[in-house]
Amino acid sequence: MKYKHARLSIQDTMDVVGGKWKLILIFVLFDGKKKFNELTREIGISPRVLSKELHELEVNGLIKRRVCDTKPVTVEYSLAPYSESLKDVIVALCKWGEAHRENIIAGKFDMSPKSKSIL
Amino acid sequence: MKYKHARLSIQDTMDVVGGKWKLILIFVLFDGKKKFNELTREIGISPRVLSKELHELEVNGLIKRRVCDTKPVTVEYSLAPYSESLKDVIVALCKWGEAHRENIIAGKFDMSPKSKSIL
DNA sequence: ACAACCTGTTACCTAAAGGATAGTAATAAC
DNA sequence: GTTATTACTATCCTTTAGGTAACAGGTTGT
Repeated sequence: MKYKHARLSIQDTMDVVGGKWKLILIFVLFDGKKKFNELTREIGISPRVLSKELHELEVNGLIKRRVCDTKPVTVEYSLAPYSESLKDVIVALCKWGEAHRENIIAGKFDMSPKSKSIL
Repeated sequence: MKYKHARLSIQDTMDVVGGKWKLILIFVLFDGKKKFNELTREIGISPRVLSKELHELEVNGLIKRRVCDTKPVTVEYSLAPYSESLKDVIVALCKWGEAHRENIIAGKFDMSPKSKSIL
């Protein structure tokens, strides 16, 4: 079992950025800092889940949380420098999803997979 | 919302290869074809789940299933050519997980994330 | 006083993912 | 006839992810 180490690396990555929202959040934050409510509205995530995801991303050093003393208080979430390291991952996933979608449209499958990005 | 399309691509990819096992299976199959029981033993997955994951991967054109007429019957699972397209994704995830692990070991985090690949 | 707005939290619930265990069907070996 | 091997299915169960809804705490505006 010589490649066990690589397998664990994949699993580690999935532990940190897996799930429905984490990569999406990071991707959206590449566009610039956002407030809590902007995020809920922009990606359609419930506040409960958003709060949890943001906290986990913060623990893993991927985003920064800054409380602004506006009235009422707002909180800015932005990418920590460490998120730069995820660019390759995000680009790879993004490219593949796009290519996959085109393959589906072109009818290159015997069976019938589904794609969210086909309207 | 100019980048919505890219977001959907990411979600599509996660739909196809997300979850606990799919990428691991593909990664392991890069090593060559394997039989059902070899896979259960090698990665420690229950037969029920393995069967489901393999079928889903097959539907998405990522692996091939070949029944050999040995006695007793054996079934060979191997990568379909389409899996080649996932190499970038796997490499990116693998690299990041490894780098992340090193960052944790080096103590570059305020809080304390965990890593499977640290013994 | 009252509503409106922001960032959350809390409690509750459902659905899906995944795991444990046993069993089936075919064949062959002992 | 019993046991073993292979590739599964079937059944049951636990855990986790994620969603809904309500509300708290603070502040500003009416």
